[in-house]
Amino acid sequence: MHSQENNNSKESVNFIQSIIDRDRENNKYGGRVHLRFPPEPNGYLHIGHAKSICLNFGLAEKNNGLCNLRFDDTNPSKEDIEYIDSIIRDVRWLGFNWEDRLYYASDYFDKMYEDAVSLIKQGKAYVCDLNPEEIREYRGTFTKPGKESPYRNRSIEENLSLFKQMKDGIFEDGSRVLRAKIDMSSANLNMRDPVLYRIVKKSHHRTGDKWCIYPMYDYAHPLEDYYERITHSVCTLEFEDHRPLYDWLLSNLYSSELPQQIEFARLDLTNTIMSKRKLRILVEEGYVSGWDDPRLPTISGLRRRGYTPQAIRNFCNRIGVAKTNSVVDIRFLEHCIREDLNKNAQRVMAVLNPLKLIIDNYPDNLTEELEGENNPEDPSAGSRKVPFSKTLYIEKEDFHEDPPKKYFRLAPGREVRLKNAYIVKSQGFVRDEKTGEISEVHCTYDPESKSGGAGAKRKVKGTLHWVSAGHALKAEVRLYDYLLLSEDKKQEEEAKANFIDRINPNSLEVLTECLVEPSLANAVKGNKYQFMRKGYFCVDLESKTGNLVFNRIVSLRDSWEKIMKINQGKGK
RNA sequence: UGGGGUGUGGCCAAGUGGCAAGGCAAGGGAAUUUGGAUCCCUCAUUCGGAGGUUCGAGUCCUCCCACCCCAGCCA
Repeated sequence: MHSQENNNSKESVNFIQSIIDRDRENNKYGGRVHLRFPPEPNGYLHIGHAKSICLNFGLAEKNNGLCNLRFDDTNPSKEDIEYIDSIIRDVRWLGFNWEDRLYYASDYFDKMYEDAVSLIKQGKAYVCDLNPEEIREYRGTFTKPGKESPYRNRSIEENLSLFKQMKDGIFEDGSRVLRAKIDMSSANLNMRDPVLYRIVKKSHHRTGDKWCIYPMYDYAHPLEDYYERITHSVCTLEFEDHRPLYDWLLSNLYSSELPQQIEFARLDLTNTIMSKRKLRILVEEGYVSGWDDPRLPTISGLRRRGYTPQAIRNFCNRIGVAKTNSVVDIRFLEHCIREDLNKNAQRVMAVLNPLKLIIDNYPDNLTEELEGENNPEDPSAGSRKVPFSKTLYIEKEDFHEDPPKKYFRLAPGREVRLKNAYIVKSQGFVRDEKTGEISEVHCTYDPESKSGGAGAKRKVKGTLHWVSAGHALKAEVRLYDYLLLSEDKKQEEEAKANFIDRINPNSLEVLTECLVEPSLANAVKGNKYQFMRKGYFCVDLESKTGNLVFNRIVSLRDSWEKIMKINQGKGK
């Protein structure tokens, strides 16, 4: 399916694959490999989820196994159908296929209820009347063992009857819970008689008002896995402490082919926010325009920004899978999208900050249709015609009246090549009297230097992109930058707490006076281009013919910018 | 001074007793009609620390240190 990925040499096997290898050798699960991606539908997916999606579906594919998509919808007070739709869309967009295996935890509520009854009958679960505060007190602390609930030793019959009454809605929210009877003095707090079921009189997005008791994650998850015959239940590190409970429940209820939980480190990225809670704050308090704001690391944000599924998958497959808490440099993500788009994006010329360039010796009313290569990395992409005339626009930063050292662009008396066109020589410039800014540059062209022509061999230091004034299209360009400023190591603690203070005030710069070449007139939403010398851009979903809007996905690497920074550092 | 984890270059990450892969970032160079892409070179005498076992230790043992997670009727 994605066989051309991971082109970079012998990939090393991650520790989960090693476990699978070992299990297959031992014929555990009869050689079956079955995973699942189990999101709770209470928010939008982000690139951290993409790591998990790629891991689970990828492992299944690699091992000739299966991977289910399963909604862990055990808490109706936090979940919503809106999220289900977005999650399905995102996983599919990433390129994964669960075939007919789309499941919901809520589909298993009856079975789960029966399993709870079974535990009660074994004397391994009981109905507890303690209120939430009391349960917390009875639980003890890290260093002090808990106390047994006074309701711990009710008879099986009484428990059965009480649990049925819980189900039947006889009791109020929070008045009773079903608990596992394990060990109140366990060093692992999760084993101190954990709550299995709680009363929540809330209608569920799928089961409606059928239930007023809902299973807790710790109870539901191992059962969901078992019902679906999952072999390897991959989750994140914070559930490591829950594994003994996962195993306790399954071994008390079932006996063969029990799934095993394996934990790995979740993805964290520099210069952005990954926590669902914080993402929600950004969206709900209006720091960004929505869940699909191109600055967000949500899948929908990345999609709108112009990231491709291929690039995201490559990223996820290359960051590694381990148990070390780590923070991946966002520049690695950028590397992955550049790598993809360099190969696949059509080149086009767009001037973001236009400066008029007049070729004094070019015929007044002539328009030449010049040939432009669509993608030097892919000859099969062909070429297109680009109109050229006497009056052009170039990038403001491409002319300097007093050029710094190593500046290869246009300056008084200097020559540059106009991409796909002619070599021009600057002959002077006009300054706007009011603003003092340079308003137009005059030059002459060398007719012999036309690209592809016999006299084109002459070398000049720089090449500029340009558009023809009479043919160019106006466009809005949104320049996106990192959502968050880099962390100041010294104030790391503080920075983490106040992520709002780290929001990059320049994360979005809107340019409304941009000019793009006419071939973009009917650019389709979602299409990606390389604006030569500037970066990769994507047609935004708000774009219309006559009112083009582009998002900057990522800039090109820019070694001139680096030289400038170094110069500044040296005081030049 | 409870339990569970993790510590390999600026950031990820291989490594499972025999002389520290790879990628990103960084620096240098070649070439170049994108200061892009490409190509070449440089970048851990050392694996959290200290002891020990061994001919040999990132890998085994002991002790120590640092960081992360856990006291929701959230997942």
